Amino acid sequence: MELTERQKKVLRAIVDNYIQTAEPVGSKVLAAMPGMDCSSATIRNEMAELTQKGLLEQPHTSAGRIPSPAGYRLYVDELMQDYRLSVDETQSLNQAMELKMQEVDKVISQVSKMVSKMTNLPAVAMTAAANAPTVQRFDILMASSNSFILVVMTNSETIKNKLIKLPVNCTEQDLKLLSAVLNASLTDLPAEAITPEVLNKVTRSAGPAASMVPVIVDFTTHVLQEQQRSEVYVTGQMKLLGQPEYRDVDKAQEVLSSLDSDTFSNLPATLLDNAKTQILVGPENIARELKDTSVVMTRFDIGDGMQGLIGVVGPTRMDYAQVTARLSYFAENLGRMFSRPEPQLPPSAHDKDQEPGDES
Amino acid sequence: MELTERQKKVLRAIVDNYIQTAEPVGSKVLAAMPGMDCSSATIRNEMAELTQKGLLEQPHTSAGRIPSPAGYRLYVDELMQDYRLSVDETQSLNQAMELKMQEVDKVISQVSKMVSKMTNLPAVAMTAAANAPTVQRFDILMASSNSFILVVMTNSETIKNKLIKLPVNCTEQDLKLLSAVLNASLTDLPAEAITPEVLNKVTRSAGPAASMVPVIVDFTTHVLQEQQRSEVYVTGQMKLLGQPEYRDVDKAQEVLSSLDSDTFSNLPATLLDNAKTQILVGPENIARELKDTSVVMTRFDIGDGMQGLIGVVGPTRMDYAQVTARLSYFAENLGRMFSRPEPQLPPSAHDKDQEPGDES
DNA sequence: TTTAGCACTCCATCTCTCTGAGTGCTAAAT
DNA sequence: ATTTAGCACTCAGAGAGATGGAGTGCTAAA
Repeated sequence: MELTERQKKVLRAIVDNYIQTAEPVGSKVLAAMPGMDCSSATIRNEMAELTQKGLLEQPHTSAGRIPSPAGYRLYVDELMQDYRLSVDETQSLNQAMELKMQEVDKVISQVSKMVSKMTNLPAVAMTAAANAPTVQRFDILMASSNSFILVVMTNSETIKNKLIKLPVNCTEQDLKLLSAVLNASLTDLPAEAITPEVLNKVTRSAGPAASMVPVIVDFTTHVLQEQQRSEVYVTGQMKLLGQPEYRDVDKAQEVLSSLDSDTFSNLPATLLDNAKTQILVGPENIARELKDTSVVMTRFDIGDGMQGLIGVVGPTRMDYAQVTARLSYFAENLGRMFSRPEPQLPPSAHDKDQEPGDES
Repeated sequence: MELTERQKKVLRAIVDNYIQTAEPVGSKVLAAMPGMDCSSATIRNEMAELTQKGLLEQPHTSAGRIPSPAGYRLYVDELMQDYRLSVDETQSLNQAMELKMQEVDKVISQVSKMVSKMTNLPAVAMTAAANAPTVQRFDILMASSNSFILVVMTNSETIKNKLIKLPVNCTEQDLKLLSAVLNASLTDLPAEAITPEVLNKVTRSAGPAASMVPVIVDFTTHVLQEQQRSEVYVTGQMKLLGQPEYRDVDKAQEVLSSLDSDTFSNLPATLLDNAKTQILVGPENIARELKDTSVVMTRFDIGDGMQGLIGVVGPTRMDYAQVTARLSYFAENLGRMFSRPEPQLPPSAHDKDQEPGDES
C-alpha cells in the first residue's frame, strides 16, 4: 500500500491542478508539466494504479481523474506543500486585523467577516466558554431619580450593562447596600445555581431598592446564558456560489442551511483540545449535509479561558494549503492581540473605516 | 390615460397571478378566472391596450404578459388589496418578537434576521441617529488594583463599557475626581468637539489617574462614531436564491453585493420623514444594481430619538401586499416595545431558545 | 520499464425538428 | 359598439440525432 515517489508526485500534481481548475485532470497535461520526466502513457499507468488504490476517481470513462476523499486526505496529511504567505498578504492580513476590539462578541462577528473575505469562502466563527460562566462583580449606578445603570462583569472579564428604568425611591446608600448584597450572594454562581431561593434571600436583604432585584437577576441569568451558549456566526455565504461546484443553487442552499449552531455544537469537544488547524475532508465531516464539502477549522484564544473557533467551509476541492496558512496566521495573531494588555494608542489614532454590515 | 374598471381588473389579476407563478400570464387563464365574465378574446384586446399604455410587457411575441415597472407602480399605488394578517401569522410574529432586548445593536441584527425569516427574502436593517450623539455620563469603577471599568452612557441612553487594564496607582477618591472632570468637560460634546485641546485640559486636571485619559477618550470617540455611523445589517441573502428570477447566481450576486452601507446611506433622507412603508419598484431604486429588484422599507422608532429602518429586497415580482403588511406590523410593534418602560418580567420567565447564528 | 500507437468510449455541443401556448386580426354575433 | 369565435402566425423550449474531441486502456515495440 506504499506509494512510490513518482506516484506521490502524480497525486500531488493532480490535486494541485484540480484545486486550481476544478476540472478533471488528464494524463497529457500532467506529462507536459515541468518536472514530469515521463510520457503520458507512463502517467496513465500510474493513474490507473492510484485509482485502484482508491485515491483517484473518474467521473466517467473518458474523463480525466479527480482526487477521491481518501486522495485529499493523503494530500493534506503528507503531500501538501506549505503555503508561504507573501509579504503583501501578511500586510493586508495585518491591516485587516487592526480592528478596534471594544466588545468581545462584536469581535467574533468581525473575525468571521474577515476570514471570509480573505479566504473567499463562507466563514464560521464561534466562541466556546472553557468553564461555566459566572458573575464576578455587580455595580449599580444612579443615572437619575428613576433610572439606574446595572454593570455586570463576568469571570471571563466581559462586561455587560443595562439601563433600568424603574420608579424606585432610594439613595446612593441603598444602592451600595444592594450591590453589596448582590456581590455577596450571586457572584461565582453559574446560571443554574441562581434558584428562586437564592433570589428570595437576596430580595429580603436588599433593603429599599429590593424592587430592582427581579430585573437584575433576570438580566444576570440572561447574560450568563448568553456567555455559555456558543454563538455561531456565519458570514459570506454568498462566497460559496462563486465556487463552480456550487453554481447549482440547491446544493449551495443545502450546505449553507446546515451551518448553524446545532451543527457546530458537538464539534468543539474533538477540536478544542487540539490546538492545530484541523481539516475535515468531505465524508469525515460533522454533518451529513456537508459530506461533499470540507471544513477547515482552527482555534484561537481570547483572554481568560475564553476560546474561539474560526473556520471556513468550501468545496472538497479547496486550496487547503492556502486556507490553512491564512487561517493559522490569523488565529495566532488574534490570540496575541488579546493577550496584549492595553494597546495604548494615542487618542489621535487614525480610524480605519470599518464597513459594518458588509457581507458581500 | 384613465383605465376602465375592467382594465384595472385585468391588470390586477395579471399582477396577482404573476406574483404567484413567476410565469407570463396568458389570456386564457385570465378568462377562466372567477369574476372574469368575458372571453379570452376580449381579455386579449384589453391586454393589448394595457401593453400600449406601458403597463404590461411581453417577453416575446408568443408569450403571455408580465407587468412592467409602471404596471407594478400602479398596482401598489391603487390596485393592491390589503393583505390581512391571519391570526396564525400575528401569533407567530408576536412570538418571534418576544426577544430579550438587552443591547440595542444586537436588536438591530435580530430584527433583520426576523424580518428575513418572516418574509422569506433578504432583509436590511439599519439604525439612524436622529441627532448628533454625545456622551451624557461617565462612570469609572475600580475592578482591581490595576483594572478599571469605564461606563459611558450616551444621550440616546445606550450604555457602553470597557475594561481598562492599566497599572495606575490611585484611590477611589482619585477616580471620583477623574469622573467628575470627565463629566464636566466631555459630556454633551459631539465627537468632533473632542479636540486635542479639550483632551489636554482634561488630562491636566485629572489628578493621579490622568494616565487613563487617553484610553478613555479614545474609547469615547469610538463609541460616538459608532453611534453616528448607521450600520447596515443584511441578513438572509441566500433567501434571494429561492426566487426563480435569481436562480442565476451571477444576478443574485450582483444584487447582493450592492446591499451595503454605501447604498443605503443616502436613502434615509427621503425615507425618514415619511413614516409609512415605502415601496421602491425596480428602476425607481436607489442603486443602479437594484434596477431589477424592489425594495420595501419602513421606519421604526426606538426610544430617545433613535430610529431604525427595516426592509426587504426581492424581485420586482414580490408579494407587495403581504410583505408590506408584515413589515408594518413588525415596525409598529417594535416601536411599541421600545417605548414601553421596563417589561417587569418575573425572573422565572421562560427563555425561548433564540438560535443566534442562524441565517438559513 | 517506458513509450508510441491505436481503437474505443462517452460527454458536450450543435443543429434540426416539432410541439404547443399564446398572440393578433378578421369577420360574425350580440 | 362591443363581444366572441375562428384561424393563421410566431416563437421558446424540449427532444432527437449527429459530430467532435478529450481521454482512456491495451498492445507491441524500444
